[in-house]
Amino acid sequence: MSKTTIVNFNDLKIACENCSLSRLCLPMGLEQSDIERLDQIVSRSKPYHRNDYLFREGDTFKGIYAVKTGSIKTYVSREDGSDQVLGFHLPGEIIGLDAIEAGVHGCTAKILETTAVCLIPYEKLEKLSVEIPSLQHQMFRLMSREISNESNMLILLGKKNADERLATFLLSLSQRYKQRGFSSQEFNLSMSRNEIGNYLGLAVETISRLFTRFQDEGILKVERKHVELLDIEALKRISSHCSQNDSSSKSSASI
Amino acid sequence: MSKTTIVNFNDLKIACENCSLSRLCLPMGLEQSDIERLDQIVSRSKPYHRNDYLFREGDTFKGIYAVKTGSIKTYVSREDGSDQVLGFHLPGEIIGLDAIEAGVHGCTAKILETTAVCLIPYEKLEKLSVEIPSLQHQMFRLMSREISNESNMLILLGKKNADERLATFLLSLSQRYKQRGFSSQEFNLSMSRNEIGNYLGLAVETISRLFTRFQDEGILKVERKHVELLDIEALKRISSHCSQNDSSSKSSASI
DNA sequence: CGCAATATTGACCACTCTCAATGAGGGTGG
DNA sequence: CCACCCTCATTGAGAGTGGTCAATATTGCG
Repeated sequence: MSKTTIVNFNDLKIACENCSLSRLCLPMGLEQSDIERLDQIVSRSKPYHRNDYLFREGDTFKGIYAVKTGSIKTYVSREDGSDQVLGFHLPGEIIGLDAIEAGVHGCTAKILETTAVCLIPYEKLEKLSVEIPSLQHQMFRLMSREISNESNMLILLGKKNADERLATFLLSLSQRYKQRGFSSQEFNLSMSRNEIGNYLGLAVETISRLFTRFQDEGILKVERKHVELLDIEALKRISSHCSQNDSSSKSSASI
Repeated sequence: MSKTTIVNFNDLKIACENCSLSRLCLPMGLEQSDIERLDQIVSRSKPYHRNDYLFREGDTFKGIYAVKTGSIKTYVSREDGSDQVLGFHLPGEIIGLDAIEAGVHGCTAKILETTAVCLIPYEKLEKLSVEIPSLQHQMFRLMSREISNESNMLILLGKKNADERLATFLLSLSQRYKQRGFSSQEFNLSMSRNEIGNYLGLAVETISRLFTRFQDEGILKVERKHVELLDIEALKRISSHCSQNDSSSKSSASI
C-alpha cells in the first residue's frame, strides 16, 4: 500500500496525510477548493493499537471517524454484561454517524489491530456542509447508504442459517477488501472467531465448525487468522440459500 | 384524534393539512417562517388503503414520506421469493431515507390499514436545507437516529430468544403509541402474526404460541388484532432477559 | 517456559421450525 | 341474510439446527 492513503469516505473522498487528490475528488461532485476546505478541518492522530478504544459508549460525540488503515469493531454492551458486535470497520469506512442525534456515542469502538483514523469534527463538518451544498449532498448519501445497508443485516439475522451467515460474512469482507484494492481471495481476519460469532448471532463453536467444514469441502483454506477463498462461487451459492443452483444471475450479497 | 394532524418528523415537525404549528415548531430550532417554507414543498395525497403500495422495490425515489395516520410495513424480497419485513411505520415516522443514495427504493412499502402520508420531495428538501441550516441540522439528526436505532434490532435478532423478541416488540409499539398520544396499554395490531414473526425472525406459530402463553401468564390480553398490556413491568423484565430481577434500573428497550 | 486467551472438537440437549390439522373471522355473492 | 370460501390464527407432534457444556489443542505473550 502506498504511503499516500486515501480514505473513501464512501462516495465522499477525503484526503488523509498529505496527498493530492484532484483525480479522485472531481468525479464525485466536490470541487478541488472544497476538498481543501474539508481537508483542513480533518484531524489526524497517531495510530491506535489493538484493544485501544476509539470511543466508548457514553462518550461525548466529537465527530465522525474515517478508518485509514487497520480495523475496528463497534459493539454495544447489554444489561446482562454480554455484548453485541454491530460491525467491523475497514479502511475507507466511517464510524460514528449514529451518535449525531444523541450527541453521545451509543456504542463502543475498539481497535482490532494497529489502526489509523481521521477525525472529522462534527460541528465543523455541519457548518461546512451548509456552505458547500455538494458536501451536504454527499453527507446525505453517506448516511442514506448506512441506513440502506441495514436490510442486509436484518436478512442475515432474521432469515439465514449458520452456513449462509458465514458465507455472506466472508463475501462481504472479500468484496470490501477488493474495493479497497486488496486481494478479494485472500486476507487476514482481524477479529476473533468469538467476535465473528457474536456479530453473526452464532456461537463461537458454530463458527469454528463451519470453518472446518468449509475447508473440508474445499471452499476455503483457513489457518488461524488467514483465510483464502478457494471457491467464491460456492460461497455465493451458499450465502443466498440456493443449495446448488446455477449462479448465473445476480451478484448482490453484501453485509 | 383532532382533524388537525401534526406529523412528528422525528424532531422535525411538519405541518400536515392546514394547521398552525407555531407552538410545536419553535422549541426545536426551526423558525416559524422556515416551517412555512418547508410546509410549502410538502405534498399531501388522498389516503392509501390496505395492500396498496406506497412504493415498491426498484421504484424511482421521489422523496421521503411522513406517516400521518395509519401504518405501513416495509420489506425486501429475497431471491427465493421469501420476504424480510424491515419495519412497521406508525404515525409521525418517516420512510424512505434509505433510498437517497441509490435514487431507487431498495424496499417495498405496503399499506397495512387506511393511511395518510405526506410526501416531502427530496430534491426540494435538499435545496431547502442548504438555505435553512437548522433544517439540515434536523435532517442529520433524523438520519442519525435511524442509524442508531439499528443496534436495537441487531441485539434483538442476534441475541434474544423468542420471548424476549415478542416482549421487546410489544413494548416498542407501546412506547411509540404513547409518544403519539395514544394509549400505551391498549392498541390494535395492524400487522398479521405472520408479519410480526417475519419481522422478529420467528415462525408464525411461535408468535401465536407466545401470545397464548403471555395471556395465560396474565401479562397481556389479546384478541385477534386487539392487544392489552396488563403487566408492562413483566414485559420489560422479559424483554431484557432478566428472568425475574427487580426492574428498578434503566428503562430503555425500544426496537 | 508457562500461563492465559483463543480455537477446535465432541456429546448432548433445547429452542424453535416444520408439517399438519383444526378453528375462526371476514368478505363476497347468491 | 346466509352460505361459502379464503385467509389468518391456533394448537399439537416431531425433527433439526445450533447452543451449551466440557475437554483438549493451539497460540501468543510476558
